[in-house]
Amino acid sequence: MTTNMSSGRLQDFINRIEKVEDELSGIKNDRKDIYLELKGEGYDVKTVRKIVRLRKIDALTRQQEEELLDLYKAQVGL
Amino acid sequence: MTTNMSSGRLQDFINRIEKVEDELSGIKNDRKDIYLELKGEGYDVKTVRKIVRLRKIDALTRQQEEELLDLYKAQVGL
Amino acid sequence: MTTNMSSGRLQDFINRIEKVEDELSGIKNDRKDIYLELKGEGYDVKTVRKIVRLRKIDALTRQQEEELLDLYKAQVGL
Amino acid sequence: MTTNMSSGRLQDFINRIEKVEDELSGIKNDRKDIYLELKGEGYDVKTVRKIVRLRKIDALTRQQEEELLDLYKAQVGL
DNA sequence: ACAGAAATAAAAATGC
DNA sequence: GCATTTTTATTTCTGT
Repeated sequence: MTTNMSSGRLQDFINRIEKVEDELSGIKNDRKDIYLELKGEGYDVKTVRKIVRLRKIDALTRQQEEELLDLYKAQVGL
Repeated sequence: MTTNMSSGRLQDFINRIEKVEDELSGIKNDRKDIYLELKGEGYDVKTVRKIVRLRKIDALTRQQEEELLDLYKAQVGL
Repeated sequence: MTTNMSSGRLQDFINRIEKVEDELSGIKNDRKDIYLELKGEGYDVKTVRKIVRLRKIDALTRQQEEELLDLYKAQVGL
Repeated sequence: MTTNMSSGRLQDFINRIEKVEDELSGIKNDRKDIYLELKGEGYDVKTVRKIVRLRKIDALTRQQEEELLDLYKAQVGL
């Protein structure tokens, strides 16, 4: 008898998901380590977090501005 | 016998929540109407939505900048 | 020549949208406060949320039943 | 004169953080793609998410049991 | 350790 | 119905 193909397929998907989730937690640990390291050098973690957040918002702003520009261009037939 | 005070209390809370949720859907309808209205005057809804979003992000940026400044000030003892 | 009416018009729309969005966040804060308040009296927030949701579904069901009734009534000439 | 070392140091930390955050979003996209793929094959995303979560809890439980076993073993000199 | 705040993940709702 | 946005739930982090 052959194995049930459907369930093997699902199993595959779950394996792949769990693999990427392992990678995710590894990288999250890396980030945590960086914060610990800079804290160890006397930097204020809360402040650095806020700087990172602010830079992220700035990037988002730029992206949204570009999208708006694209909309305008589309409206004038460019 | 008096009524169960606890359950009456919970009932009160739920009434208050449902009241504000009614207000919420009313205001969401108002917003929807405004978009319909401007669409009726030939404006592109998608574009206007993006402008509103962009302005919101800008406001957020300013707020985050102020918070960062506050952190800096606190760090130099202001 | 007068100022460009279109852009003033758009500005008006955006002002109105932002006004209703401010109202939205105000009312959301009210709701949040109610949840904080009932939490402070020992109620479980998550559970109360579920109750509110269930009651909403019930209300919806009742409304649908009434609409169906109206439909049938119309079909039999009531 | 050389550049201010402190600020360069902070800049380094921020660069490293942003680098790992980029990696994070890349991998999150990978995960999203897997869910899209399994959805495309007819699986229910929400249910698969639940399974993944359950397996995570199971793994945690097993790990805790092993740790407890190790503790007992140490206590009896194994 | 625990309360409150912030980040992330998941679910639900909305618009096209 | 599909995809994007919004809301809710869970998890993580930080300061007391």
